Amino acid sequence: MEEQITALLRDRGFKVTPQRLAIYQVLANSRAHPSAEMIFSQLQPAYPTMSLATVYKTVEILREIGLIQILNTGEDSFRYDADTSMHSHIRCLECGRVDDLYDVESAGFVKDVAKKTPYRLTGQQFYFYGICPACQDKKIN
Amino acid sequence: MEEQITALLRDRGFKVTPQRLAIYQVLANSRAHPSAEMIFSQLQPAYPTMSLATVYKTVEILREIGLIQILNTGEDSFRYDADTSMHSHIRCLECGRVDDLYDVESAGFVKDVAKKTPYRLTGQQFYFYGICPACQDKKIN
DNA sequence: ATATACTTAGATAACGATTTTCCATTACTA
DNA sequence: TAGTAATGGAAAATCGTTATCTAAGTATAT
Repeated sequence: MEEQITALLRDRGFKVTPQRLAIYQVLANSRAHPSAEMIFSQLQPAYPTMSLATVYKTVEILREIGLIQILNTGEDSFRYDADTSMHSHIRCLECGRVDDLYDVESAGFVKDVAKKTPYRLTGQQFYFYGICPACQDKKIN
Repeated sequence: MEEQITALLRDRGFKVTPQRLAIYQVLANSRAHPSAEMIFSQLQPAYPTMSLATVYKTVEILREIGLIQILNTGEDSFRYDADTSMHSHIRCLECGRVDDLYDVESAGFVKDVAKKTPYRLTGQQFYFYGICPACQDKKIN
């Protein structure tokens, strides 16, 4: 996996640096869809000199080479996802956590849109909103 | 129509002002999903003293009383839509215009998600991205 | 109509996420 | 290994949005 990102960066003319590898590792090992701030905090112990600007510059590069996707769930900040496969997301309006939605059937919906819109379709994002199980329990108590 | 918003504002304890009516009229008479800046510019001639702050305060009130919905298509700014019925949106990655997608079948998709997620669903937003017909033509030339 | 009480509009400053700038440092190439 | 172009980090800038403050407006009771 490490070799893949190394090769990808080099092929696209980007230099391979420890910071870039570290930021990608954080995303690749997380299901929490971290924001820039979260990535920054998580790397703080191991990379105390790294700045937020580096995080932002790096995620933009990672997106450009197709290793991650950028989510905009309507919060004040973006979130980053190393899983670039087509899948939907759901955000808890109570605690803000963002989860993946796998195994839901959207292909028919997308196909219908592609057929009916005069646009040339290049992508889509589906965001759901609700209350997560943990927050539902909290409310009862 | 004017009476409806007047009554709605008053019922909810908001005062009825010319600015609020004007901002709602702009949204009700547009299919372009204007941003705050666009609303502001459009009203500039008729309301030269109105400030952007008033636009933001007003759209928040309009959303609160259910007259408009707020869209986050992934641009740098929000867009506002006086059509609060459930429908998807598509944005041109070239020129930035945002169009409605009516008559597409999403009910099955939503139902499938509701069944499979442990969240209690409260809403969803579907955004499509692509190249609009006008920009497709531009590219050929 | 007029006074009163309360809300609002507008100007301005504040805010916070993101982006840019600049330069010392680093990664790659010959 | 030296040279060169790209990068990381610190700080400042940017920009959409929000909060603050006060004069002016709206609604209600006279």
